[in-house]
Parts: sequence; structure tokens; C-alpha cells
Amino acid sequence: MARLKGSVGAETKVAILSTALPMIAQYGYSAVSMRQIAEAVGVNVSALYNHFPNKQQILLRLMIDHMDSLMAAWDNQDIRGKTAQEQLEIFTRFHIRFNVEKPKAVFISFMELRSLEPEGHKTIEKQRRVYEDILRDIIRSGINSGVFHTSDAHVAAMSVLGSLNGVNTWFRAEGRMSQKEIEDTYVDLTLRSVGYEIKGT
Amino acid sequence: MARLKGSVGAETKVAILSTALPMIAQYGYSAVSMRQIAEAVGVNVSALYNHFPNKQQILLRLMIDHMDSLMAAWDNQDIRGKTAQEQLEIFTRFHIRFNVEKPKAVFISFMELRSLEPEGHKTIEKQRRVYEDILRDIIRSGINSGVFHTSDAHVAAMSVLGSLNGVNTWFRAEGRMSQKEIEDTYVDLTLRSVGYEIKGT
DNA sequence: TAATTAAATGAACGTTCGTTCTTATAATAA
DNA sequence: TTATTATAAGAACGAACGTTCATTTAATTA
Repeated sequence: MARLKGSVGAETKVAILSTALPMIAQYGYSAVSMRQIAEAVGVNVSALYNHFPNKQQILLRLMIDHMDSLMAAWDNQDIRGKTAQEQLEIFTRFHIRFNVEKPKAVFISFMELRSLEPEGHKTIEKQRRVYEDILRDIIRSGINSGVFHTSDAHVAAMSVLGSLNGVNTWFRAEGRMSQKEIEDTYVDLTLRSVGYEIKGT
Repeated sequence: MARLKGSVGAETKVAILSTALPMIAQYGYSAVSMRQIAEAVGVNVSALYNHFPNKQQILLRLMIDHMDSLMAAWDNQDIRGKTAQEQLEIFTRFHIRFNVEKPKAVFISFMELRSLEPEGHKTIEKQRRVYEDILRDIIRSGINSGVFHTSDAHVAAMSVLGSLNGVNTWFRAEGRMSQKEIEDTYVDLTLRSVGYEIKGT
């Protein structure tokens, strides 16, 4: 009928995003309809268009927000003055923690790249590359300072990211390992993979 | 109108699968319509139903065939009597090669698990676990024989698989590295990650 | 050769899709 | 207080969806 008492646009917008996120993560962008999102939010379909010009912009907003929050979280890590092996450990723990905390947003950012129209795709790809470069630079500095022994910093970075991203595919909070144990194990795997010699082996 | 001269059911079935594969890989299962598949194959939509009872079965067939071909290809690898480090090297090269050769089928098997109905999902998950166990057992045997030093064979296997699966996200045949160089680099990263000490470092 | 089966077409089914338009009213600005 | 803007509902748009059906004819079997 008409505007509802107490309705606030900004709140509805947030509700749309937080409702759409798990739905898209579970069923995929094109399998989730605007009507399904609207029903889950508790509004009429047409109300969605007061906050987003179209469906595509909902997905794009989810992905941009995710990448922004990833970069912001990384900026809170303090790696100044640390050795390359310390930095790589920090990155490893950070990446696992972030992925485990936001599995659905991570999943979407990975799976729905192909659902983005060219412009949005480019935007996200660029943000992703910035993040990858952080890791690559850490590895490169370790090679330069002689503590890492691996032939190609870029390939090593891709390998490490693949390894870490895999955690979300099998990690369950109620599993046999605590998150700390998992982090410890991955720190070990990661440092060794780039040829860092862990004392005592 | 009617059956066409020279039409053979088995050929059309293969054509449907090989046509649908790249389309689903690019746009996603639910974003690709039966009409789009039919048009690409060059038949009427309804003809698809002479060969598959519904859309879901096309996806399931693609994924089952992929997993079968993966397992068959692995069975052609001869690892009898080899050391754990040799077996891990064989697995690494095998996995990269297979993934690079069939990037689209690999992509679908990874991305469209969620698009499978429960029964099919269970089938594919089971096949996937069999494959993962191959790697886990190799790593476990290396730990037992004392050549690998890593705390958890299962986690290590997941890490290695994640690392190797990542290759498809960035590998381009026309890139700066040949496939052999990439394989060599990953063999190094993989063996090191599980704590195998490569001579000469 | 006759009967049956396989493989295709095209029309049609009801449903759902993303989106737009009109209208109503709450909240805010002038 | 009045005018404007923001936020919602609901009806409706044409298009597309997966699937079914009747029909036709080629290929195969009896």
C-alpha cells in the first residue's frame, strides 16, 4: 500500500544485503530470484528497487563490501619491522581467520565473479590483485633476504593462497581440530612450502 | 517436424554434453537454459528430452563423467614400488596436468556441487573423497617412512589439493612459464610443504 | 515387407523471471 | 503548516523458464 511506520531506508538496504548474502552463497546468484530475496527480507519485490537499481547491483555491492572489509582488516595487521617469515605467519593466520569468519562472503567472491558484468568484474579483479600482491611481496622479500628458497614469488603466492582458500571447503568449527591447531598446521605447511627452514626438523 | 535423415541418438547425446559443458562452465548451471543448450547444439529444445529426462541429469552426467575420467586417468599412473616422495611428485604432476587439460570440467565439478540435488551430490562427494584419499595415503606413508615431516596427513592433503587446484585460476598456456616449469615449481612447493628435505638447499 | 522403435519438430502448458508503473503514506525540509 | 521527498505495496509488463504433448519420419527389428 504505502510507506510503513518506522521504515528507514538505510536499515532496509542493510537487511537486503545481509539477507541476500547467505541465499546467494547457498544457491548461486542466478538461482536466487528478487522475489525470494524480498520475501526473506519481508518486503514486496518492488521495494528492493527503492534501494538497488537492479539485481546485479546487489551482487556487486556484496562483493565490493567484502573486498573492502578484507583490505581494511589487513590494514589493521602490523607487519612493520617484522621478518619475512614473521610476516608470512601473520598473513597465513590472518587469511585463515578472515575466511573462517566470513565463509559465505568469501564463497560468493570466489564463485560469482563470472556473474558480474564486465565493469564490476574488473573492479573486483583489481581489488583481488592488490591483496595477492601483499602476499607476493612478502614472499619476494623473504627470497631477497635469503630466508625463503623458492624459484618464483608469484607462483608461490598463488600456491599459498590456493592452499589457504581450501580451508573453507573442509573446516567445521565442531571438527576434531581447533582453529588454532589448524592455523598452526598451515603456518608450518606454508613456511615450509616456500623453503623456509624451520628449526628442529 | 520429424526425425532427421542421418540423426543418431548416441551422437546427439554426446553433442549435448560437450556443448553444455563450456556453457555451464562459463555462465553457471542455473544461468544456462535448456533452450540455449538446444540452440547451441542445433536442435529443438524438446529434442533434449529424448536423451536426458531433465536438466539436472545433464549436469549430473557431466560431473560423473568427469570424476570417472579423473579416476581412470589416475589408475593409469604407476606408483607401485615408488617412494612416498616419488609418488607425491607423480601425483602433483598428474593433478596439474589433468586440471590444465580439462579446466572447464574441473571448474564445473568444483562450482556446481551446490546445484546438484541431494542424491547426485552424495554420489559426487563420494567420488571426490576417494580421490582425496589417494593423496592423503601418499602423505601418510611418507610420514610413516620418515621422509615427510608434517603433523597431519589429512590437513596436508587438503592444503596440497588447494594449492594445486589454484593453478587453473591463473594458468594461461601463453603465459611466461611453460607447463613443465609450472609443474617443476609445484613439485618443489608441494614436497617442501610436507616437510620433505630437498637436497641442495 | 510390415511393425516397431528412435529421434526429431513445433506448439503449448503453467510458472516464474527482472523490472516498471501507479498509488499511498510516513518522514523530513521549507 | 505546507511541500517535498523517501519508502513502501501491489498490479502489471513482456520475456523466458523447464517440461509435456502430439505428430512426423528415419532407422531398426520381426
